[in-house]
Amino acid sequence: MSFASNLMIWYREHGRDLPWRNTQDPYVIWLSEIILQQTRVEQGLPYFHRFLDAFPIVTKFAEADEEEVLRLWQGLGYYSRARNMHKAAKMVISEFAGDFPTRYADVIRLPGVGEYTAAAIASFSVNEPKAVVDGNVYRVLSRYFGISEPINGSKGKKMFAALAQELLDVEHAATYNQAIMDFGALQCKPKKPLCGTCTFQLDCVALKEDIVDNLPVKLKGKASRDRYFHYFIIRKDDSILMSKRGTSDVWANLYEFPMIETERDVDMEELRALNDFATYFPPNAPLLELGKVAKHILSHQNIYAKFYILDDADALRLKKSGWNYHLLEKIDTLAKHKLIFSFLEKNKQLINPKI
DNA sequence: AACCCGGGGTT
DNA sequence: AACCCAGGGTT
Repeated sequence: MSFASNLMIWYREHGRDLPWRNTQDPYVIWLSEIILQQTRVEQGLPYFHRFLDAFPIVTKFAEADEEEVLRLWQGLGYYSRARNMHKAAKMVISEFAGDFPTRYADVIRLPGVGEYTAAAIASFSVNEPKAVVDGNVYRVLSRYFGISEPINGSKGKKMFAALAQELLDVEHAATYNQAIMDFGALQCKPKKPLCGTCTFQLDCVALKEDIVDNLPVKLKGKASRDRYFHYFIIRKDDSILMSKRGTSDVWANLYEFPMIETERDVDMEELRALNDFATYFPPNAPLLELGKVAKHILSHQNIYAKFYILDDADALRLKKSGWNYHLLEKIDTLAKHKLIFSFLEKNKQLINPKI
C-alpha cells in the first residue's frame, strides 16, 4: 500500500467536514486559504463566513474600499493579508476579466498567494497535480521519513517540496492534499501525536527510532524585542482623537490613539521631559495615567502600553498629520488593532460616559 | 538567508 | 516560556 493510498483511506474515515471543502469555486477556496495562513481553523472560521457574506463574489470584493476590508479583518492579525487580498481581487478584475484563475501559474501571480496557497487553489478547484507544503506536511514527512534537515532552511525547503511532489497522488491531488493536512492536524500533531493509533506505525522512521518528539527540526529566529507605547486619550466634545498608523511597522494602516514610543519603561515625569512630548503638549498638560500597564505579546515583539487621559483637549499644541477627531459613535467603523479595541471594550464608560 | 508581520491555543 | 498554526513579502 502506497503512502498516498494509506493516507486517503485514513482521511475517508477521519477527515474534517469544513465549509470550504464543499466547493470547487476558486474564489471561495482563495478566501479560505488566505484566512487560514498561520491561523487555526477555529479562529478563521467566523471570518470566512463574514467575508463570504460581505463579498459573495470577487467583483464585490474588488469594489470595496480598503477601510472596509480592514474593518472586516479586524482582530485576525497579519493585516497585510487583507490588503493583499484587496489588491488581488482588483487584479482578478483587471487581468482575468473577473474570472478567478485556477491554474497554479496564474494564481501564484496574485499578491498574497505563495507556493502553498497556489497549490491549494489549483488542486482543490481543478485537481491540478501540485502538492501543498504547509506546517502539517513538514511535520508528517519529517517524521515518516526521519528527516532532520531543518524545515526552514533553504536546503530543507527544497528537499521537502520535492519529496511532497513525489508522494502526491496525481490522479487525486485535491483529496491527497486535504488528507495530508488533516492527518498532520489531527493525528500527527506537534505535541503528543497519536502514534498509538497511527496507521503508519510500521513505516514511520521517527516512531521506530523514538525521535518523534525531536522532529521536525526548526532553526530558531531572533528573540523578540521589547517596546514601550504611551497612548493619549484626547476627547473633544463628542469626538476622540485617533491616529492612523503608517505602513512600515506593525498594524499598518490601522487606527489607534495618538502615541509616543520610548526605548525603555519611563514614568510620567520622564515622559513629560521628552522632546516628543514637548512637541505635542505643554509641560504642565493635565494627564491622568490609567490603570496598569497592558502587556501585548506579538510573535516577535513584547509591547508594554500605558494609557493617559489628556483632560483638556485644548492643551494639545500640535495635531500631527494623520491625527483626526472622530465621532465617538463612529468609532466602530474604524479598523483598530487588538491592543486598542480591547482597551476600548474594557473602558467604554470612561471613553463615552453617556453610555 | 534573515527578518518582518498578529493573535491565540497547547504544553 | 516555548512552540505552533492550511505562509507571504521584503530586504
